[in-house]
Amino acid sequence: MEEVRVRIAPSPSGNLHIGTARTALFNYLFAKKNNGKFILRIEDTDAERTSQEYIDNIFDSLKALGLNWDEGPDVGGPYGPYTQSKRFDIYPKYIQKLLDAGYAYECFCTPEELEAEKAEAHANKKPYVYSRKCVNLTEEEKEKLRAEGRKPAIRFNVQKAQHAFHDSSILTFDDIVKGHLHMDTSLIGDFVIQKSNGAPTYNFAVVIDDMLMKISHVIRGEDHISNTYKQILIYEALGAEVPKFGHLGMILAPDRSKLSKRHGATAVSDFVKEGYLTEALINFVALLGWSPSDGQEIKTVDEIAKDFRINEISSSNSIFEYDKLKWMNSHYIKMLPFDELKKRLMPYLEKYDLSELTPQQFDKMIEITREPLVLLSDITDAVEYFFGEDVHYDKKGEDTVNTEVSQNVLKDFVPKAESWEWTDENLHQKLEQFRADWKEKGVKPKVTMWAIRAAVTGRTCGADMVGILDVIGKDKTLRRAKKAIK
RNA sequence: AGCGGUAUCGUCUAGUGGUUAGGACGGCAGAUUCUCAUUCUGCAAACACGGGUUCAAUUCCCGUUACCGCCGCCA
Repeated sequence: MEEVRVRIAPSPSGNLHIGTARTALFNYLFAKKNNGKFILRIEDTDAERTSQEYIDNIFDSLKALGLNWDEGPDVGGPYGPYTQSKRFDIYPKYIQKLLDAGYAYECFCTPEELEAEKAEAHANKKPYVYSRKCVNLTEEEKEKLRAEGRKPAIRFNVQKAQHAFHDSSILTFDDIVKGHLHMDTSLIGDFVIQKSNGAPTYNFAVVIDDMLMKISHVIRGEDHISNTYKQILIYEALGAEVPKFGHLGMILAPDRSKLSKRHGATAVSDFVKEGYLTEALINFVALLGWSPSDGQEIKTVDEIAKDFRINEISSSNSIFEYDKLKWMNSHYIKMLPFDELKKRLMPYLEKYDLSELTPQQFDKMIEITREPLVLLSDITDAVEYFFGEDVHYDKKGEDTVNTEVSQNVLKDFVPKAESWEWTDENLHQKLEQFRADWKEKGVKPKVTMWAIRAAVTGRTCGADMVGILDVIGKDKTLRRAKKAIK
């Protein structure tokens, strides 16, 4: 069997989209599973929309997700260059080949003429297909048009190619995820393969690049199905081997529309900024269409690769459920080794003066606050009360600290606490005793603790109370408690 | 409009010509805890509809509906 070579070919007109990441993942998995090569190619034929910033973002995001490529713009490879704009001198030769064989022709139609055709089709409620006005232009006519200053685009002669290689106008192929697919090519207009400015169009450049890079399987979103028929015809007209195709369902937002910023993050880098772990992101996105044979959903990319069978991917669209991603993220945060967690939390702690705490206190703070984290960024709010002298009350905290019972508890707490030895173990004991004492007076343990918690942290909920007191320290605890007493 | 694709709990999905249709997230309830959360236990929740084929259909076929996609000198 020939070598498996797959590619991801993002267009750098934006940051790496989570949907592109999933397509990249499935390509990567397929390559891994089959000992093949995973290739990155940047499709930047549209210079207007391309920027280096986006290219860097694509590189960084893919790397962060662990989707390392074997060949690409930065690492090179035997079939470079891997950036489309650097391949512009390659395409004309193949355009000429098609022209010579009669599978392509020059089209002098102006944008206005084309626009008129489209408008007419639209008015008649007919699907728009190019009129083929320019197929049979004579040399004289072409010369005349050229003399007028018109620059021709090159169109592909769909019907000529179809009939040269197939018995009817129906073109079929076996999609490795969707199965047998077919299309009546008489409904496909002669499409442009080279723009009048000389640049190749997407459908053409993709074929040439995939052909030259010896891509064996093209795995991409199902929005490309209609392009596939066009591309197959180009391969055939060029006498090239047609790769296998596989089309994945799309990722939809919860309202079934296209996933866009208004639903939340869409770029991998935005998810990361919001505090998602790339491990969770890639695991989550794998579960959109793929399911583990052992029912164990939490898996690394390598583990998934072992269990991956492309033909078992669900071919339907799937909705991007942020809730499940969040659950998975919290799961991955829980599994993170302590030092790694600390490292990843640092960016979200920048607003605080970390020198207020000793390294021991800092570690303890993280230990007692890590449990409820859903996003790494949740740490910012979770540790707020460890810093600064004064307490910042939230609504419930303020209400709680001002109740009569709280005030009484605090008036009892301050003098007692002053004599406490401020160690973790002792605090645990003392607080337990303190709760018990108040329970005898008819105050529920949680009410007792609420008073202290509210006075010291400004809130009614948060981390383990013993730990909080330990980290905040005796002096600050007492100062805050005293201040809370009216 | 045309063409193509898809259809199992709200969501991601497993699965089968005869199953109590399974799991996960979310939801609800309970237990634990100094609070929130975590954790644990339990509960509710699905085969889109209509025709066939068959002893039997969620499963196979056809149609309908719904949804998604495509119809660019964008990629």
